[in-house]
Amino acid sequence: MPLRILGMSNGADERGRRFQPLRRERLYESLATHISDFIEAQGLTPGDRLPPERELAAELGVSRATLSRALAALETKGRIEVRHGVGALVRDTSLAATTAVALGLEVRERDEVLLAREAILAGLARAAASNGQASLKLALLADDGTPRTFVDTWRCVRRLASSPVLADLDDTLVAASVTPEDTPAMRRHLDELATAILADDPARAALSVTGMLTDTR
Amino acid sequence: MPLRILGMSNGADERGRRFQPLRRERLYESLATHISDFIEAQGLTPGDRLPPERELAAELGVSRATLSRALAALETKGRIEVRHGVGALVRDTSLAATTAVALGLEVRERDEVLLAREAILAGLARAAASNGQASLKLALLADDGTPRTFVDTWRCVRRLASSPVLADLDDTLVAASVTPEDTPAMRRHLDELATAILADDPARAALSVTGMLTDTR
DNA sequence: GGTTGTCAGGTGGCTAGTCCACTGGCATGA
DNA sequence: TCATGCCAGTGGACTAGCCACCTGACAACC
Repeated sequence: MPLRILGMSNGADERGRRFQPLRRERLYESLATHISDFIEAQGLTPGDRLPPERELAAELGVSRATLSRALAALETKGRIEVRHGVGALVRDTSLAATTAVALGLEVRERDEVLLAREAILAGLARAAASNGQASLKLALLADDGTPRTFVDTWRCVRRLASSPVLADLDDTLVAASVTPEDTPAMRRHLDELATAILADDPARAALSVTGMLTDTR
Repeated sequence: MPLRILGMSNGADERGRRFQPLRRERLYESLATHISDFIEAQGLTPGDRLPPERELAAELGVSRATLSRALAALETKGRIEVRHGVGALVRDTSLAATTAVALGLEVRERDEVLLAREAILAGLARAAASNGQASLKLALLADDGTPRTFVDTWRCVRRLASSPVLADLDDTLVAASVTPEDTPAMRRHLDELATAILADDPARAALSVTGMLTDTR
């Protein structure tokens, strides 16, 4: 291993270097970050259009080719969608949407996705039953006596569970499936779930999720 | 929440269109796929180098700029790593490695990741108990009477569950955590799991996972 | 009035050619 | 022998230009 630096007083690392190799970021990478920040800063929402390439390139002081690479990277990341003859459109940038695409979930069997989501929901239910504060759990009960819907219930449960990782995974799978219908069977499941969580019973909460998504079809 | 359901039974969709807009693939996207396939076909392993850009561009019949966009996309996907003055190097392409980075799991709390993984494993356990064929389940039993290790057991369970989605999610979380130690408590969990699966008891199998990862710490 | 066809202008897609910056190996010479 | 310096090969980035595509306005037609 040839040494490249001469005077080696004190700060050298195990390979005899005093300096880090100065990881150089390529222009298109910085650009991608910059544009992503721009989208954020401007509060652009899905569907909004970025300025035309020529204009954007001039404004950023780079060539169209470089900008194009940056846009390709952003498109690969799912941050934008570039349409020929139209422009670069901001996309839904939630972890859910992007990861679902990355995982190629859209080609998988529907039922399998539902099964996976059930597992995630069971985990959320368990966490909600064991972690949540009693006062927050009351949100599971509807105000006027009518039962909570599927979406409402799980929004509550997710808040109670306070587990970003599980929530993210759930988002991922949501993007690859559809919201279940509000059938009587579903309502029974949701009631059982709410009861179990209010009773601080994690095992029962998790169990109540079984078949919630897969039975109703 | 945009739904992206594929099969549209017979007629027009919600916007009155009978045909999808015919998603046109750009050259750089096809190129990226093509190169990725090339890596696969050639059996290139992490560290191997792709041909030089000029050479590759000529061989593929595209300009360097376009090839460059494709390489940028592949780099964004984590398939390759491009180094100035060196070339394009093949990277570790496992779903686990790439998705974990994409999810930014490394910054999350360890315990939370473990909790999430438990939920996934519970789902796998449940699927294994209800789906697997009896003959395959025998693999859960060690040949010489010694207990299966954590890794062995779950490899079996994953095969039994035959749920690529859950397996992928598990891989994702594995990459963000560590393999648990082989403690007595762990062995009890694994025994209970194997017993439940052999008894075709999904609920018990799922339950047996509770605390498998989180109790031992 | 409503429908249809046309077309211009704006947009991204892609190419070719050129020069710059970086890396690594090798010939050189102390 | 070995440190030095050079240089061929590599990717990075730019410029200039043409092509393909999409949209919307508007004319032409029922």
